Amino acid sequence: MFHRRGYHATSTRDLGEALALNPSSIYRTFSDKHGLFLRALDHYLAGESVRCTAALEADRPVREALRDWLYSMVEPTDLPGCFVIHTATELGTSDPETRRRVDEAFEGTTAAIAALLRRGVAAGELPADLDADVTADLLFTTLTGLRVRHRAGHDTQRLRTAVDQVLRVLD
Amino acid sequence: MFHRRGYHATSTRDLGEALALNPSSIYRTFSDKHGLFLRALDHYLAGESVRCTAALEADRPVREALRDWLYSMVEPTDLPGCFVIHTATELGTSDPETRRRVDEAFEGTTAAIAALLRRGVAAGELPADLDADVTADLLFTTLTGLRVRHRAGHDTQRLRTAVDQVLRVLD
DNA sequence: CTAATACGGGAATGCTCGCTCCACAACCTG
DNA sequence: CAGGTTGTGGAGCGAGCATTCCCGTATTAG
Repeated sequence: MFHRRGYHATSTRDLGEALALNPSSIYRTFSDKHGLFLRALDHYLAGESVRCTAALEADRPVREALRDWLYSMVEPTDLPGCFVIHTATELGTSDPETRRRVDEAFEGTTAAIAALLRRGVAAGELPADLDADVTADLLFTTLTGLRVRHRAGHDTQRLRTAVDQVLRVLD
Repeated sequence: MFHRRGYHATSTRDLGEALALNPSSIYRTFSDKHGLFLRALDHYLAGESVRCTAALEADRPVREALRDWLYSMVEPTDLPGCFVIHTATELGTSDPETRRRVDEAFEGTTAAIAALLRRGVAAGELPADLDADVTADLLFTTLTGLRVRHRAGHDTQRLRTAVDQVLRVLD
């Protein structure tokens, strides 16, 4: 619910109904709304991290792995966009606990892409003079844009085309 | 305030204080909170549209115009990020009146970039086989990511590097 | 079996929300 | 100056917010 509607638009009553839990139980278990939000964010991050690792560390051609992973990010779904990005834009840099998680997630994803690119360079699949860090930073930036557009309801086919285009920087 | 804190986190009382206006005056003038929000969004869109037109239709080399415009998007400011993007992520596709404006803004920006690219191709500054629409779509996607990262407090120098990188697709 | 502990449910806390009512003042129009 | 219109200010409306209290019950430990 935090992912779909955002932090401020989600009330503790909504959460209670969805979890089939009474307010008192929620507060006993998660201390408060903010605590529950951080737990939800951590849960999301754990899942994304697993997906990301599985996709980018698989033993297959680097270009393919990257393309399919990016494609999977713009697949139609009933929960479009990225919870971390929504959090970053809604809460900005105001809440330190949230900010730490957002920063870590962004850094982690960029680092994972960079590692994949380095593997591609080492394997001779990518140009030897490719700057893995700078390129990863660009790919991450574009991915962020893709997920915002995904959230905004943009057509999957068009987003896939943007993926194809950005991957041309690997040539 | 809507830009900085988001729709739900901004109360009519906050708005009243900032505008030095009483609740009753606000409601008489803007009908309700949602109406005021739409007015604020329209005001922002008008300003951005002017900036965008000035930057992209100026009579100078296409690459330069594009680069400087993108650089200007990641300049340090006390109001980082893009109001439209924050709105798109916070309100998603749920509110039709908001959605229409967001869609128009996204389409308009993409079209402006495409027009600039076409000018570059026509002037021989860009490769003749460059697909203006597809490339504009990518540049817009990356710009969206840049502005999210700007909001998230990322370093301007790093964002500029991402700009430089993505502009390589013009070669 | 009993005592202690943990936990869920219902009701209610104080507060802030979006929003409205109404009386009054400022302002044009004649 | 009189009369109608327009906008302002203060007080307050019901509703919903995050949060807490308290009590009954299930669970566990000795």
